Amino acid sequence: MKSIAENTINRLIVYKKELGRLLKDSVSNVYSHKLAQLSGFPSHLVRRDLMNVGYYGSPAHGYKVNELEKCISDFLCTPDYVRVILIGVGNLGRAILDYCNQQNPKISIIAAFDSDKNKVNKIYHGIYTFHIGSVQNYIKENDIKVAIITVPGSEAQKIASEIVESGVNGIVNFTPVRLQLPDDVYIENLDMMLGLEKVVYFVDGG
Amino acid sequence: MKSIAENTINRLIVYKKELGRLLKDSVSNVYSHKLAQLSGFPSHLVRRDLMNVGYYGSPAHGYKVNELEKCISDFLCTPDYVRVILIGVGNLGRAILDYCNQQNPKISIIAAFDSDKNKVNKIYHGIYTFHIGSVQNYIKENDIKVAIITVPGSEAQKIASEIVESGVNGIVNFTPVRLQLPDDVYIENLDMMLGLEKVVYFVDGG
DNA sequence: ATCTGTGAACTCGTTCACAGCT
DNA sequence: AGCTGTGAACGAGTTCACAGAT
Repeated sequence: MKSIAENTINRLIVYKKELGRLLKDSVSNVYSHKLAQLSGFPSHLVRRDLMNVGYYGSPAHGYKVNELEKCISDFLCTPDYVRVILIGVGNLGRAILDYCNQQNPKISIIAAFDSDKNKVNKIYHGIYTFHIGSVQNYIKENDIKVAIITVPGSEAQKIASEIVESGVNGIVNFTPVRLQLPDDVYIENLDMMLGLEKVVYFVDGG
Repeated sequence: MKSIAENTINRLIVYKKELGRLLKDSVSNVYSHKLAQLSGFPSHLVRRDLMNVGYYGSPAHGYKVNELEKCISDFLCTPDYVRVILIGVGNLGRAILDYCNQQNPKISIIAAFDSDKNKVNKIYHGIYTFHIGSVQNYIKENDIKVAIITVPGSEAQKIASEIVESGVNGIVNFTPVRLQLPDDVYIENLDMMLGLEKVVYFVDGG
């Protein structure tokens, strides 16, 4: 495991996104202060983070946008194309199918799964939906490593255990359940209610 | 501002949720190890966190589930009823309307807003949708402090500025845009793509 | 003059280890 | 024996401040 802090990774992903935006606007150079303003982090953190990825700018012109974007992408090891599956084609699942296809072209949701007969064999936002019963074979045959779980909480643990058993070792968990899985499985919990509660806390306290 | 770390708040919210689940199952006492296992954090962190909120258990019986749940809720200052609005009734917005209504009864989305004439005056998952043009008045008249933004990225900054001007000081931002707002506005960025990219990174690197 | 790069200091969250209690 | 509570040690992330470069 790389010895880079999780927070650093978060910021790098944000930088990458902002750099992509600058690229679109044909901006060729950027200073740490500008990148800091765009991403919302202090400029000295930006410089420190870029030290970590090993990219060096010049005092005169700052950083070259295209080179830096490439460098961060490489650092994040984003391969050319990562294939991800989504499990649970409810409201949230469909929203994510829609959302993700508009974003990062290097990460694609290539299949969806659900237990509802009415959804199986249908296409949502361009993604084919299979029956949940076939998910384990699908993972093995296609060597899937990352899955998004948007099933009801009551089913989350069972499905998570199954897909991990089949080879998945990275999960984006949108359910409110804390999944019990082996330590070598990376879990990103994105419980939306938790985010909302946090905001309520900090607004209240401020 | 309270001098409690953001991570601690995150964990407390998770504890609270797990305690609520234990309450439903009529479990009356819980040890730090058990709570640790359920929430996925080490037990000594659990104990340290509970020190922060000022709740004390007994070596013999651990913590009383109902008391501890109450204590954490009080600490998080969750008032009886927090009213939140949602802006942008697209796929994601509707999914959140659906999702949140099933969860925490103390935090309610009481209104939705959209610019699409076809959505205005409609009810989604029990929430009435108003035209975006009326959002500023609505915030002032109902003293809204927290908003969820699920509009397209291109509109996010404009709307965020408007609602902050009207009195909102806490935002759950589901768009990929980094909002530029005064420092006293608390922003929780929940860009789903970022979560996915993080998982891809850690899976790849592991 | 202004920006980058970085050693060093510092802060603070986490972990350790053990005393105290039942 | 096994739990909680906590002072103390630890360590990692962040900030500071300035040397170096253009």
